[in-house]
Amino acid sequence: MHGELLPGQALTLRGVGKEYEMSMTPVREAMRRLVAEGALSLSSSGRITTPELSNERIEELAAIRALLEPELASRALPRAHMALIERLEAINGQIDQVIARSDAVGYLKHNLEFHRTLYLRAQAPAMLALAETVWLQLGPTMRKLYGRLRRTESPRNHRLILAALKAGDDPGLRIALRSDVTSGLRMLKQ
Amino acid sequence: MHGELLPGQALTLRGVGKEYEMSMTPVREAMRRLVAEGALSLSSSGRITTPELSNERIEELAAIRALLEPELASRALPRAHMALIERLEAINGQIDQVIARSDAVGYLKHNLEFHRTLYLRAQAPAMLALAETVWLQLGPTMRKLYGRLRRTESPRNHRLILAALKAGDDPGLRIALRSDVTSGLRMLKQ
DNA sequence: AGGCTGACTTTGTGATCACAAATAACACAT
DNA sequence: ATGTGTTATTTGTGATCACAAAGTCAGCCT
Repeated sequence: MHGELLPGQALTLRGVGKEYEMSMTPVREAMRRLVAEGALSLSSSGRITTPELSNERIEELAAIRALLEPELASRALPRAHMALIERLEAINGQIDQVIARSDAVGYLKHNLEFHRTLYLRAQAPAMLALAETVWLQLGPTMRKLYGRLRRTESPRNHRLILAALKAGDDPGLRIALRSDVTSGLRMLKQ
Repeated sequence: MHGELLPGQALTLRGVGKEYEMSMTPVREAMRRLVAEGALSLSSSGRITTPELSNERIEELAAIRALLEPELASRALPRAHMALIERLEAINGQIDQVIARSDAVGYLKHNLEFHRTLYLRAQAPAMLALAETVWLQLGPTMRKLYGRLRRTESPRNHRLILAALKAGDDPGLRIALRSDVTSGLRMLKQ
């Protein structure tokens, strides 16, 4: 999810087991789970790698984000008090820092933390779980694309989100989210 | 997904293994996967049961269906030729039959087949996978609620869907889907 | 009759093993 | 140097086992 792995990277049961000092069995269960969620892909011969997404698939996942996340934000809006907005602003500050040192993993981590912090207020755990499934699928690809994204854009969208939250502006919030979610992924087409 | 199991039903690794004539290991992997998808729930002590959904959770899952499925139908619309519509009408006929003999599992099975057949045309596998995840979570609960739903309603919504498909009416299609998806689940509130 | 304590059973967990398939490495011939 | 056939290694799969925790049930006491 945080882009620690690049697309197409191979993982082995024994290798991951050794890394985390456990036997193959729990690793297998975890990997099966991640494969089921689309976070890892299973080749026809059973080998496990991080997914290499086609452009169509990336666009589809972006469309799903554009469907789910404005809804989550909209449901969080009535419960978003000042304390939450301040937390989001703090996270945004951290995003500025990781951008300054062009830390891809840090960027993805804090960016998702921003979104998750907001969506947790929506009181919609199933919907949030679906969104996280999508993030998981996009992780390696976003890491690969990180170099390509213009880094000044994202904080601007986040500021629009915060402004809409403060104003209680539901339509504006939905638009800001759709834009934030879509803008990053639109880069790849070029 | 088809409501063969009722909510709260316990499943054991050894039991399912014996039923399908395999050892615990592959059963464990399958169950882990289903737990990850929300289709089964894992108690704090590790026991596995079908989920017993709260009313809030049911409403949330219905809201997700109402978000995803109109989108899937809308994407399928431009590719929905007469052959597809005839297949959907045939499935609808089967639904009438299972309703006549009040066969809950058959109803759920054919109803989902109707939806899946339409959505397959959307060429959006990730979105369809999310929808199926939601169906999986709702399966046992829908079975339990089956007795409560009025059975004449669903075919009517399906006919509205077919009419919108024939007319190429995208807004009408989306509304028909939202209504079909929501109407069944609204019963429980009473 | 109801609640509690004890023993017994069931259950999931993590580890290890044998096996077969697939991949990688290597040597050889052209 | 490149393609090819063979060997060696890696890898996932399914099975089985020991163990600890949780659940179940019987019997007893109040």
